[in-house]
This record gives sequence, C-alpha cells and structure tokens, in this order.
Amino acid sequence: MPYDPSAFPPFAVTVDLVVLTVRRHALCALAVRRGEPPFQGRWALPGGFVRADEDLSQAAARELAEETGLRAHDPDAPAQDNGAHLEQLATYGDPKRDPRMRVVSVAHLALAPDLPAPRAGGDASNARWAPVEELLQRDGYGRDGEPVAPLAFDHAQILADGVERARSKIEYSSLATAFCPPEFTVGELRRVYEAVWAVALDPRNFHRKVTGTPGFLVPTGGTTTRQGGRPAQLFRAGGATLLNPPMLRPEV
Amino acid sequence: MPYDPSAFPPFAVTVDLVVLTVRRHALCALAVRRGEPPFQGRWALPGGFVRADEDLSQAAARELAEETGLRAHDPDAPAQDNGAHLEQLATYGDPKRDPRMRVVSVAHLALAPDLPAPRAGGDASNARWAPVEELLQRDGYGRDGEPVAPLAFDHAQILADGVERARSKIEYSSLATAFCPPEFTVGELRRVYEAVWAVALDPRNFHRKVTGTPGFLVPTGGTTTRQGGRPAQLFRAGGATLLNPPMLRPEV
DNA sequence: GTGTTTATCGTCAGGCAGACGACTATCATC
DNA sequence: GATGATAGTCGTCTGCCTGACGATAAACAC
Repeated sequence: MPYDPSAFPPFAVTVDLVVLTVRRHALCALAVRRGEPPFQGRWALPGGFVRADEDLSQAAARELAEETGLRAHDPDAPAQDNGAHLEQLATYGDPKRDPRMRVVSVAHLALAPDLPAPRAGGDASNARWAPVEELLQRDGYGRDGEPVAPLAFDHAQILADGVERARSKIEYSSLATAFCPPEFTVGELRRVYEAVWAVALDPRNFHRKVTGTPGFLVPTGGTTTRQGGRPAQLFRAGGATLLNPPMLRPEV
Repeated sequence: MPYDPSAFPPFAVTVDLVVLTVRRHALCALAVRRGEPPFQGRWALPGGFVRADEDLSQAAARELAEETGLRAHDPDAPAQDNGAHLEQLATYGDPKRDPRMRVVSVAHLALAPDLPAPRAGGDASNARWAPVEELLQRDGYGRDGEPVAPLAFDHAQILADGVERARSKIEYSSLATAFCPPEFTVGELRRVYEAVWAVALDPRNFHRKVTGTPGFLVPTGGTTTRQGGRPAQLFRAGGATLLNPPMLRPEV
C-alpha cells in the first residue's frame, strides 16, 4: 500500500456510549433524544465526533462527562473512586449506517452506579435512563404508555452488544461492583447480578461465593440497614479484578 | 452536535490483522516486512485501508485473502469449511500512532490451520510466520540469529491484545478447532492448547474433557497415525461454540 | 410480643477437575 | 518375531465447588 493521501477515502470517526446502570431492580441504559435529522426525535445512544488531537478513550471519557457528569475510571486503577468503568466495546462501520456520510463509530461501554440524574447538556427532557429491555424491543409501548420506536442508526445492535458484554463480564470479573456505590452490602451486589442477568439468585449461596472469593470484597467494618431487616455488613470492592472460579450464571 | 461537515476532522481508517496459527508446537503470527517509510524494513502486521464502499469485516476478509489466500469463515456458520475464523479485535486511534496522518485502525483477529504458506502479494520473502514470543520481545535475536526489532507502529500492542484474546477465548469456546485441519485427533487439539497457552496438559484428563463435552467433537469414524504410536480417532468440530463448563487453563 | 424482612451460618449430595495407574496399538530396531 | 518407544484411551480416587435448602440472627411495623 504505497502512501498516497488520495488513495484512501476520508471517514468521520465518532464514539458512541452504552452507559449502563441498575435502577429499581432493572438494567437501564442512557438514551438521548435526537434534535435533528436523521432520526429526529428518536432516541439514540449518546456520542459525538472524535476530535483531531484526541485518543479514542479520551473522546469517550469526554462524552461521558458531558452527558452524565461522571468521571471516567482509569481501567487500570483498582481503587473504587466513584468514577465510572469505561472500556472499548466494538467498532461499527457499515457504509450505510449513517445516511449522511461514511461514519465509523467506536462504541464504548460504561458502567455507573445509580446516583447521577441524566443531563444531556443541561436539558433533562432530552435524556433518560430507560430499561434496556424496553429500548431493545422492536415496537410497542413502554410502561409509561409512551410509544416505543427503535433506537436510531444501528444503536439497537450496539446496545445489545454492550448489554451482552456486561452480562458475560460480571461472570468472571469483579465488574459488578462498578454498578454499586463505594460502600455496599452483599445484598445490594446480589441485586445487581439479578438485575443484569434478569434472574433470581439464592441469597445464601451468593453470600458464600462472594465473601469466599479472595480479593473480591473488603469489609469496611460498618453495617447498615437500607432495606429493612437485619443490618448488613458494608464492603468495598477489593483489589481482585478476575474471579477465579467465576460466578455461574444460572441456565436459562 | 449540529451537522456540519467542517465540524469534524477527517480520518483514514485501516484494518490490521493478527493472523495466528500453530506451527511446530508454537503459536505464530503472520508478519510482513514494510517496503517504505515509516518503519521501512521493519516487520508489521498485515493490513490496509478500508475502501469507501466496504464494511469493516469485508475489508478484513479481503486483506486476509490477499495476504494468505484464506477465505474468511462466516462467524455464524458453525460448519468447519477450512476457512479461517475472523473476528473484530479492537480499535486503535492514538493521534500519534502513525506519524504521517491521523489513522484509526480496526484490528481483527484471524485463526488459521497450519497449512498455508505466506505470500504477501506473491513475494514470500516479505512475509513470514514468526513465533509470537519472538515478535513480542523488545530486542535481541531470533532463533535464526537474525536481529529482532520491535514491530512497526503500535503493532506489538495489537499483537499482544490479539494473543491474549485467543488465549482466553479457547477457554470457553470451541475456537481452538479453528487452528486444526477439518479432521483432527484429540492429541492434535491438545497440542494446540499447549502451544497457545504454553503449558503442558495431562493427555488423559484432556481426552476425558473434550470427548465428554457435548457438541465439541464429532467422531468421523476414521483413525490415523500421524505421530507414531497407537492410531487415534479422527474428529470434526461439533456444532457447539460455547464450552460449558470451560476448559481450565492451569495456574501460572 | 408477633410477624415480616433481610442477613448470615451450616449441612448435604452431586458434579467436575487434578493426579495418576493401567492397558492398547502402532512403529523402529534388533 | 521379540522388545522398547511412543501415543491414545479407559478407570479410579480424592478434593473442591455448587445448588438446594434448613436454621438462626437482627432489625422494623403493628
């Protein structure tokens, strides 16, 4: 391939974000309403162009901060500093995925605790957390009665890929703690797994597994009652990132 | 983000290939020698520009065919038709990764049986299979005495990521069969695992595991003696793509 | 106090992996 | 043709982990 600037076509490169959180026992993703064509008025994943001097991960972190106010977590920093987990997901480059021009989108996956309220550049009506199950259904009505239209572009595929990545990754990594506040109980962690996998887990076996895996959880000494019932021990995420042996997802 | 063609910088988009195979009990990758600057004369991963009307996977399949003659395997087609496995790996977009201009490279991972001889556009002296261990070492000498220089661009990182993907993916998928010819023995499959993981596995436990996993291997009825010793049963890859429970990689 | 809820500890049986013995079937060599 | 080397295949045993589930503990609502 000789070097000739005219020999290759120019592309626009964007980052799109699959931002996941657990709200009211359901796995939810951040969606923003498109303000202009194409797909005007439809929901889409947040994202934007990569700037000329930006790395891809920098662009993703910048978009994440713009949309949610969350600082991106350095993937190599184990300490839970309330930043969001951010990792590259996959790249989508079908020539027809954007009708305007040739756009290659590098999708990223972010996992965040429930805390933040959406703010799409300050306009809350144009951003929301929606259950992924609702965003991925082809048509019909959401539970608030609003008609559901598929996500813009190929964002339904991107979201599905991100959800699948999250579902499989909490099996063999400690990533589920990224959905939790800095201190959390075993029950809260279990409800994360239950929401992401959409299954019910035995509380006793779950407790044995997570407390018995070295480096997964570190007790902080405190206890709390957030759900009624017996007070629970508080934990922080431990240094371990890989779970060996993994958490087993129940058969479907 | 209003639509304004001048609002985003133009990028060149390439695909780079990590093509892995197992040769002489070692995991090897395809490397090509660069014919022009930058990094002239250095080894690099094969790759090239994505064309204006091509999807990313099409571009990767085209490059793979140009470099090796291998047909890419449809990732959704379970039948082993001697095509190579091809999947997207990750995307690399550091602004300084190519000194000439802003290039975003969508790396792909290909796994192939040992059969093909390298042919970089017909010029065999500019392409070779090299042990990944040799390609990844920072300096020193290869076993043929030739001095070793690091791969061009960020290709050492890309290769390392591809190798790590392959190493982890053969744990929980039947992908190791992609390194084997259409019909193979349990011993040949075991040597694939041993080469990719660089470990020794117990032949008896390995045999029990792979023959006991439903859908992993299908006996063809034939037997063969390729290594001296008792003739071995021949198998084809079964329909299963996910191994449950997974193959366990021995502790390091 | 009583019932409800959640957390935590224990017990038991089944499945699977690692370690390793034993036997089989071919080839090379004497 | 016997002998050893090489490689494949079948079994056994033990320990660990998981799923199912009983029991106890500590809060709150009434």
